[in-house]
Amino acid sequence: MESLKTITVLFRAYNSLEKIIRKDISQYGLNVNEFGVLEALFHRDILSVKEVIDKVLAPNSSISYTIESLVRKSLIEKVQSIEDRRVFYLRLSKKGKDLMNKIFPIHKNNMRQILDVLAENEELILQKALVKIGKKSLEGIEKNEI
Amino acid sequence: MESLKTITVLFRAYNSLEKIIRKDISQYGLNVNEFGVLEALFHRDILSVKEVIDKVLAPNSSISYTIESLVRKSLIEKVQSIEDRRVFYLRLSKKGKDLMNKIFPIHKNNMRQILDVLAENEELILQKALVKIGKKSLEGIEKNEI
DNA sequence: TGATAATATTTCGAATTCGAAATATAATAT
DNA sequence: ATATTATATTTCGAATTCGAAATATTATCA
Repeated sequence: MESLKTITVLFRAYNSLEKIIRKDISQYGLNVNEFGVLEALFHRDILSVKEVIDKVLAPNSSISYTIESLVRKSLIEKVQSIEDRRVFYLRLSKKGKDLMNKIFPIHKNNMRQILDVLAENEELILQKALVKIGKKSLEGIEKNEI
Repeated sequence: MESLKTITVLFRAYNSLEKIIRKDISQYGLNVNEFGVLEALFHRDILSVKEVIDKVLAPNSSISYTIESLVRKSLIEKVQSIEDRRVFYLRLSKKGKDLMNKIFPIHKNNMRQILDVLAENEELILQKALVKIGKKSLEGIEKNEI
């Protein structure tokens, strides 16, 4: 392959999905990063700030801001680790859990409706390919950090 | 399929790619939207503001700002259409062309290096799948606009 | 024709995002 | 044990981004 069409269509797909999600969740006063953090916690229960950053892949300063905002809204709770006091753990509050229990199924439905334009094996291949690209890019980022 | 893993990996792939591109081009004082606009013009020669917006899929207010910035840097030229004076046409300036001739091959190389983790037919399937998802999402956006 | 609707683009203020530097704490090495 | 390095997180100011409303112009329709 020679062209960058893949990059182009990836960016377009991302941007249009992001637009939909943004719209979906703005009704609940959330932005995309906030939703991303909530979603990560919804699935994993407890995560450190760093783990969240690694999941969402946004800069730490941005996530720091997002977390602060979620704490202000009482959607998550933040507790300093006792073993390693550099670390702060995050989890959904009751309010956050309730919100996600309400929002997530709708969100999931919206997303699945879009993803269902793909045949099952097509979606599987897509996943694998995206994982490969994600990994390879991360390698690149880490190499340059040195 | 039932889960949203596809969305997750798509977002991760996007974010890590975006990080690399951001780093790549920040050396030239460009941000991702600016590069996106330049790239669109690099390939299509002349585009109206609206056409650029439709390509990049960012909100018009953001692109308006980006365009202003590129004009200030003398990387693009902006001319009002004579037939329809609502329309403004954009094209690369000499300086913009020179810059892109210098940057783009490097960028392309970096991106291709990542994409080459994929087998050719894998990449083709990926492209097709992403196009489908992009289209389906756009439909959703347009429907809700009504 | 004149009013109204549609389209292209910009302006606005507020919110978010960025990278770099700062802080806090822990791990390692001397 | 102290200095140094590594890791986790926050702070900071500047730049970007957002959506909504405003502006400019054209198309449509009564």
